[in-house]
Amino acid sequence: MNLRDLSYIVAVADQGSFIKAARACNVSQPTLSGQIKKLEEYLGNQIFERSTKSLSITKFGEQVIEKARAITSDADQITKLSKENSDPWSSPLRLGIIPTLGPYLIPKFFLELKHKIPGSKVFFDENITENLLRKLSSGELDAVLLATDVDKQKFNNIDLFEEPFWAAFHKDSNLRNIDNLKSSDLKKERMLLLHDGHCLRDQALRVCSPKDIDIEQNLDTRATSLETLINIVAAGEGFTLIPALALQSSWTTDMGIFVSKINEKQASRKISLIYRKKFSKDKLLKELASMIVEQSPNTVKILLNK
Amino acid sequence: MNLRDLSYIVAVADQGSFIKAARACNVSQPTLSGQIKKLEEYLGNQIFERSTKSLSITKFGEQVIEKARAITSDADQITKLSKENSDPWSSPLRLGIIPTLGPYLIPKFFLELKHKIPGSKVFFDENITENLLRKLSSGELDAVLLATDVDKQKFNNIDLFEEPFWAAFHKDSNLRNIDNLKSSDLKKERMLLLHDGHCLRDQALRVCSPKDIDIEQNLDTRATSLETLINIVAAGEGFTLIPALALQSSWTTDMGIFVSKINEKQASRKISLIYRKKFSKDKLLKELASMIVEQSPNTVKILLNK
DNA sequence: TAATATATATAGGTAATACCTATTAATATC
DNA sequence: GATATTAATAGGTATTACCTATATATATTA
Repeated sequence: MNLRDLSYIVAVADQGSFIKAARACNVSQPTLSGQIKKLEEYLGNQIFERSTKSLSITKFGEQVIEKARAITSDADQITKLSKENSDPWSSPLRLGIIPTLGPYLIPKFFLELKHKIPGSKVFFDENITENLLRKLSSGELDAVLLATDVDKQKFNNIDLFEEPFWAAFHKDSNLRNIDNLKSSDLKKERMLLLHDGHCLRDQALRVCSPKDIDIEQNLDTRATSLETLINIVAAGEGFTLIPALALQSSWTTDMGIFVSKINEKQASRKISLIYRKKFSKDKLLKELASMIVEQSPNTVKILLNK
Repeated sequence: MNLRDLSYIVAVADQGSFIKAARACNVSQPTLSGQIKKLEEYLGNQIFERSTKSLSITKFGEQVIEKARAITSDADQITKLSKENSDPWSSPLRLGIIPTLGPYLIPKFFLELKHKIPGSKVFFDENITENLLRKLSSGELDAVLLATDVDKQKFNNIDLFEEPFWAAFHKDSNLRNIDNLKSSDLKKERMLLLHDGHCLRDQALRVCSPKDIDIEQNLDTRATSLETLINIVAAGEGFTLIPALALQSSWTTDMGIFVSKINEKQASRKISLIYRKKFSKDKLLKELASMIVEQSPNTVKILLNK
């Protein structure tokens, strides 16, 4: 059986004639007759009763043609789907992003994307790195924005920018008196951390030399979001590291919190766009990447300009 | 596009691997890979993202595979239909029959048919000759039982039997006194006829030499059925011709009607089974024909035994 | 009755292609 | 480092869908 042959019998049913059907199918009449004959032999039953005078459809033929119509219609829809999909934005881009980045980065490029590419749609998935990479591998996501290096044999990555860490502490903290804050200055203070799984937790520990800190003492204050961490800091308990994009001026004006950039090269994290090596819409991702960099504040536009 | 290729991508989606899908489709892996690649090129979009390590389905691929499943399923159903249809009785035989024959002939073979061929089904259409032939030509009916000769170039026919005509008249009629009734004896009497279109009307007129009868005088008594004709005869008004199979003994016992066979060769009609020359289930009709003859009373089994 | 027109079937040749085996390439596992 | 697994590539072959030309059968017209 064959899609072409099925379209032939549908054409004969529609046109009521082999010759007219052949014209409609852009083939010669002998070709159409031959193929239909072959199909009938394959199926072991007549579809049409034909003579030079008249043409009629057998009961069996009616049933077959009904199915053939469904099949050719579905096949047409596949063709239609492929045409629609030739626009890379025809289906939404499924973009994963870590929770310590999403709320602050998305607003910076989302409106501009909508404006520059009116048909664009993005579905965001805010999740921790491990989950995002799993979904990326399985094809559930098209790309992810991470602050973690990944296996370059498995994934492609576009590095976007380097995001510095700032220390956030209460106005009454000892840290307020230190100019040109260094990570070593933080070792004496109690650091507030996010839950396991958040990459920011690991990054913060790396900056502040885990050996010098009693991680266990922080067990009771593992937070689920930067907002929570800041609220604890505002209550006068310890300090925390905040990535640059998350900083809010209202913290100082309304909450009695002071922030200070840590002037060390390693006190930052690299934000990258990660996707599967064989992802077919990689061109689209490159456009998205430059748009994100373009729309990001100068404070983080380090990496791409180097 | 191609049914085979669509079954290939469904197999890959089901098996999660090109090699396993190739095995499931009974083709080599290069063949399957090549065909899918060609399909993707034809559609202009990737269906799968593949590497030696992993295999995933694109969003576009998911949509295509959904349609491909519908298509392959419908194609399987066509195959199933053709298997079912290899039994010629899988769909009912659509049999037309004239109203002056149907009520009397059908009961004679219907039960025997059901008994000999348990799966057999017949849809009857009781209608006048003209309508039956139209429906036969269009394919709406598979075969018709007629008492009229048809164009042998257009249709095949199996002659079944010769059905004699009997005269039916009131017990007080002059005809009662005539032994060995002849058609010439009837010419003086008023003949009751069916409506136009009923072949029995024309046959009766032919037997009784239309020239000698004032047809117009019968205009007000055109009946729609033999039952009606008999009821008028019972009321003492004229006579009518009745085909042998329609005769009921109760007419004499309960209704005061006498019947008498007209002993002339031309006072009969030939009953034939008619079907389109290219009708595919002609073998089935030949079986049906011999069964009808077998189950018919000896009084009409003239033609086939000669 | 012959001539013309129309519809389907048949015959024979050709170009396209689906298929195979053998091999390569890349990655994972032992 | 050797072996196994998976997909892609290369090249050759047998199949087949297609064409044109022609035959056959019927209907219409001169």
